[in-house]
Amino acid sequence: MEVLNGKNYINQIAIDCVVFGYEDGQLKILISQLKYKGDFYALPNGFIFQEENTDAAAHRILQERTGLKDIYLEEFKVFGKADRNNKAFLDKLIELNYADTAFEQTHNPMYEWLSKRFISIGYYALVNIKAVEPQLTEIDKSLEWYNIHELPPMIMDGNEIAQAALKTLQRDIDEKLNVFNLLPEKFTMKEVQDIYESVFERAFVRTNFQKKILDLNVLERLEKKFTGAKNKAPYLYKLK
Amino acid sequence: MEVLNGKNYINQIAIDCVVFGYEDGQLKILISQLKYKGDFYALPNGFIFQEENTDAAAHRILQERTGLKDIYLEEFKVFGKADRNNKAFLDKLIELNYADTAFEQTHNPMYEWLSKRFISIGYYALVNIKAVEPQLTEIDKSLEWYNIHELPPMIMDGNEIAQAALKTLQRDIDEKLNVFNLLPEKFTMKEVQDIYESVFERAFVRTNFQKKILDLNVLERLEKKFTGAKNKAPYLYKLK
DNA sequence: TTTTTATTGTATTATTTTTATACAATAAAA
DNA sequence: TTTTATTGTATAAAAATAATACAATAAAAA
Repeated sequence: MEVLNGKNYINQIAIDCVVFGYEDGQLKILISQLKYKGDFYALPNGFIFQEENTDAAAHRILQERTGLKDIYLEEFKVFGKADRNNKAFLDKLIELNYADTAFEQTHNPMYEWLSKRFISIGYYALVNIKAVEPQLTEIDKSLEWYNIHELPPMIMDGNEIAQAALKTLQRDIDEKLNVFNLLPEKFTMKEVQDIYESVFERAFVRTNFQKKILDLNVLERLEKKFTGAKNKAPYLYKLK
Repeated sequence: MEVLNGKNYINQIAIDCVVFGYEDGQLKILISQLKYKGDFYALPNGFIFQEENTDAAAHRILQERTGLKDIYLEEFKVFGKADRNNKAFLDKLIELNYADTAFEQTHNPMYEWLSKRFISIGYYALVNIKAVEPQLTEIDKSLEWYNIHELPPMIMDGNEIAQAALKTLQRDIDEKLNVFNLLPEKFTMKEVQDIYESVFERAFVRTNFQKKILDLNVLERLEKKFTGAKNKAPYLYKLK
């Protein structure tokens, strides 16, 4: 039984999470920058305990990073290429950070564990960005939100995973009605539309979009939201 | 590195395949009955070699069982419950088949390997049933087609996997236009409709169904098919 | 106080898609 | 030649989607 930091994980399986949030009219995802020299960016990821459901592992990984317990999660795709491993990333990290310390790769159990071929299970999450308090792990320099259409180059196949998640969200959004997980309890119709426009990278006709969403019959209309703007105040809505 | 029959597989990961075929107006899937006492039924499954893409592993597993090289395959869901293992099945098999031979479970490497917690990657395949020549492995009594709506109880979560595959096919069929993989090169419109009706478990209005499929503009009309029935002969079609 | 500006909410019309219905064509047996 | 069961296509009805019009309104400016 292989071990990482004394934990009893399943070997060669990882979980990668694409956490979507919405802020300032933009759809964003959560990405960490590692604290090592070399500008390494990565999706929130982790491994699965021997006695843990894969879904539970994804929830645990995200709770550690976001502080949130009840996150909306969907498993969406397996990334299983034979050459999918951390070797290139680890070697570059070592070269840039431990060049002078004669880092022992060959018999380092951590290096051996991490550099194996990994199959990753991709999950996407939809969160209320305001409720998230990004938590740095011991290897993070930062954990921040990046516009889905302006992502930094990530280690491994992180960018490919993010794109696949977005594609899945496009497929799911109308069927699963899961947009509302990206919003606070009360929200305006414009906010819903902004998210749709980011997800599909196209504009929707406002009047028809409003009709479509209201005709779903899942929203309850609340009070108006006065922002101080010199125009008609929009209504707030919440999920029924 | 754990080993099964001398092969270098990744531990604790399996692939389960739901192979759809169409025959006699019915949608069917391929299921093996194991040659041991106890009526054990199972989906075609297997493991992933260390240096093999997961998709390639699924193709290999299915080529061994069907003889087909270029199978239409889609990865659709991960089955990852923590209690997902073969123990109950293996113990029952041993009880029914090796009760008198004092089977050594504790130090049997095969038993140890197989009885661990397994995460399975579910794939569904669409095949031309006529092109398949089911191949028995050394543990199969039979490998046969079962109507998707009349499946025998399978070991592990085989039935759950089959149902999830059907649900995915319902979601995919119009978007991916993959029905035609279930048919021979030339087919009639009624055959396409039969498949749709099995997949969705409901009837479609013949005239509108025909229009919908033809309007996809992916079919080429060929000669008529004379079956000897005393009615108008339908046209054959093939994919453009 | 009135006007102006930038929205928002709703209604209406136009268009497209989907569904229902009608009916002629036809292969082979009666 | 008639009958039967099915097929192919056309058309009408209904529903869903998209385009357009317009009144309502919050707050600043005149």
